[in-house]
Amino acid sequence: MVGVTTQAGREAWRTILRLMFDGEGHGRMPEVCRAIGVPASMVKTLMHLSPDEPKAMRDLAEHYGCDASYITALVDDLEQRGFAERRPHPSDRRIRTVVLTPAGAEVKERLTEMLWTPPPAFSALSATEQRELRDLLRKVANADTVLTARAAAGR
Amino acid sequence: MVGVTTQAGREAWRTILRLMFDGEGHGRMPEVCRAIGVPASMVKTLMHLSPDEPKAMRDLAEHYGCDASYITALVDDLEQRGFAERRPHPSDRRIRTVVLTPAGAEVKERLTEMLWTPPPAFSALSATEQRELRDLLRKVANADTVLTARAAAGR
DNA sequence: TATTGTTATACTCTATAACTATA
DNA sequence: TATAGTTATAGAGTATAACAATA
Repeated sequence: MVGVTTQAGREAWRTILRLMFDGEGHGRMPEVCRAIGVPASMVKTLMHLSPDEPKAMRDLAEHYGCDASYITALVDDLEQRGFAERRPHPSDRRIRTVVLTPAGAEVKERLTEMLWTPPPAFSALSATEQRELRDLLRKVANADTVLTARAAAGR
Repeated sequence: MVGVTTQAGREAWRTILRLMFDGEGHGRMPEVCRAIGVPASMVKTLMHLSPDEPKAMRDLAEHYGCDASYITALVDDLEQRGFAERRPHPSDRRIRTVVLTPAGAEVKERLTEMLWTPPPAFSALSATEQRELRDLLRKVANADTVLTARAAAGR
């Protein structure tokens, strides 16, 4: 870690929150839910699953900080809609993993497209500025990944 | 509006989402709720109220895109905790407005401090970079405010 | 007649507790 | 004995419908 967070850094973060909670980003999640016809919890779960990387149900519960029984209900719902499947773990028969079906992967594709489309206001920046913004944010996010992993390991 | 959203702009937005939902920002709201002892819905409402600018309940419902009856329940809860008060509207007696009490303002102060503190990863940027990031984000957020207002007016 | 807010009610989301199977 | 997941149940959170008061 090279320095400290300045007042400008605080304002930058606050502006991100403003974009997410007051601005156009605010209605994004409900809008996506209505378009796809699934609850927000399912959207978040779909975004963390993939067709070829099985995720243990326990890991999902840990990631969302919720009870395991809720993951059971969520995955039941995903299975009923044909978006995901439970698979046995190759070596530990207590563990059940979850993967997306082709239909689930397809709906995740649509979700991703909608969520990752920036608010129109991004076009107020020139192409150069958009690159600068990307680079600065990347630097923060990469540091965040390191710090989060370190915190998780030290726990 | 001066231009279009580039691929870099898309990546910038995606990185913001990553910070908010995968990174340190992810656990922020639950953490704040536990610290203050109030549900997330109340945190959001407190952040939109003030001691001296009365807000009509109808406006709260519109802002959150929820039913008016839910605002009634929320404000009931805020009043029972001594954080807010209903006040009559000066000219329209159908309308009830809401203001924060001193206790509510104090808890909002604590909430704000916690929410507006950036993730530690911001310190990976130099002071100059933090200023650059702030300026770029401001530009986006200001454009967003204009566009959101325009969209609301055109409705 | 249309709008603001409340009440009563029902539905959805999420957690707790008790249980089964495997390690 | 400890861990992964399920079931049954209870508690928040949020919406719908019917209603009272005011415009």
